[in-house]
Amino acid sequence: MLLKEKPAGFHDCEECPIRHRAVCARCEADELEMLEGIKYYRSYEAGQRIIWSGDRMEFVGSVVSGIASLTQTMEDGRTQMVGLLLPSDFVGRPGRSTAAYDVVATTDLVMCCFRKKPFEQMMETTPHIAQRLLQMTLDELDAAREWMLVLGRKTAREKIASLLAIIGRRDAALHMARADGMVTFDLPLTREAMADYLGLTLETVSRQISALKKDGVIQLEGKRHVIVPDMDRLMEEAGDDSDGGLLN
Amino acid sequence: MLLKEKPAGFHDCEECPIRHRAVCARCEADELEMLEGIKYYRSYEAGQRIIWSGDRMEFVGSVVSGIASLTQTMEDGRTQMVGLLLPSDFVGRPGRSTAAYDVVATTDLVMCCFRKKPFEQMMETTPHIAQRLLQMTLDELDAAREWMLVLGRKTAREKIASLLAIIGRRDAALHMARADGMVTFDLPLTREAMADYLGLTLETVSRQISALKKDGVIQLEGKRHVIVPDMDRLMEEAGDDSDGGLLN
DNA sequence: CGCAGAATTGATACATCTCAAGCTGGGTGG
DNA sequence: CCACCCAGCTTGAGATGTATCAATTCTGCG
Repeated sequence: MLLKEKPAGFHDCEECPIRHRAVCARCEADELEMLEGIKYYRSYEAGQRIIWSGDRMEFVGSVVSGIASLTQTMEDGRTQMVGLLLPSDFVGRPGRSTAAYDVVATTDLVMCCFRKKPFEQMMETTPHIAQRLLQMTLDELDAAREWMLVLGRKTAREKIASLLAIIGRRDAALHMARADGMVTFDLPLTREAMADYLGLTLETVSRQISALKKDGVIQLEGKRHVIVPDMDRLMEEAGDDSDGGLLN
Repeated sequence: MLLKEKPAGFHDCEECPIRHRAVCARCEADELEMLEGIKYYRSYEAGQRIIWSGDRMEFVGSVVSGIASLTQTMEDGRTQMVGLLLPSDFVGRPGRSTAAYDVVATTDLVMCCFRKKPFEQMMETTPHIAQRLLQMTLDELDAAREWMLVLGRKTAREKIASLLAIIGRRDAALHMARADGMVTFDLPLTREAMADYLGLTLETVSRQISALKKDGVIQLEGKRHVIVPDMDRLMEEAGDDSDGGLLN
């Protein structure tokens, strides 16, 4: 593809912000060195398509910063988001030559890409990589199954609450919840993207957000900034038991 | 090897019907021998619960014969099937101590169980097992994501057609399609189980099956035996492009 | 200022759910 | 051997949640 200037800042794996959570998390210094030999960084702008379903994949890689979405599209244009890729999430499938989904940058985004062939060879010889990838894939499988319950059985209101709860929980873990128990975050998705994730229309998403706001479950500052006064209340609205639902 | 009494029929991995597709597919003779040391067989009757969500898991294993389902349940009783386990499919998650889903035998079923601790140790030392498990997990992840599209965006009619297409395709691959291109199979699921899989009510399932029958897309012999005169027609009804949709 | 994309809100249509009443086929006990 | 029974299934009628179509309003930005 086009050649781009390399983003200044990270080339050294040791200082990488996702060093301890990405596919390379378990690697030793010497293994990292080998990875450095086959990696390169690439930047994408919000809205830009990273991979087209059916395309030949020449790389696999990790999201370093920003958010991307994994979507499937039917012939008539109906689309379903099947995954949300956050920093440290892995993109691509070793052993498969063509992409199964569209990958789109939702925000500006930086990827750490590995050339596919050498990466696959390293997987054979470096158990640490395969082990970590297995772990990550199992986590994604759990998340996908959790989402199947959301898509198949929850009401529109519960779907919205579930999405907000997931984003909120992640942000709470990151920023540390505030003393008063309030959780605060920016929605990284447009209403339309939320609709595609939840299997709804954007109008229904908008209505349900308004309803949750009217009922005091959430507060809004602008269109995108969400304040959750009571996380437990939100979880209740999501239909999850208060113990956390997802994993354990 | 210790000697143990074993169910008649299979004890020898070499003759196992799922030998080349299960988690042990890539193992060499010596690796199989180690597996034989930590494995045991267990039978379940149709309807029997194999694992309860939240239970401590003392084993992982493979479905040898029969069909099981993976389901999630909300507090108020709504349930969503999140996976259908066919022969050779793997049950359980190495590295996690408690089960995340209910596992129920849909038909009479035989499992090849591995004691969890020793199996996890073998995974560390035997790359062939971890590699195969990664491959299988990636396949399951793809299947789960395919199903997210079904749950989120397809109509009831398309959902039914999708389910029949999946079962039909699998059976066609197994029995070899008949010369005239007809595909024939028994539904391994009740209407209610189908509803739980598709995120519908059993009444809607029943109605849509009747509709597909009236429109000549399928024929029924009794309640469970399905005849598909034209697989391409069924795939069209499912909303998949004719090229196969799922994987490649 | 004014435009364009994003979001909200309203009115109506429609797919699916819900509740309810029968049907069917295979097994059981009298 | 028949009558009954029961789980699984089908069908109907009406209620309801979400989609659809359409009109504004908001927000940021050239």
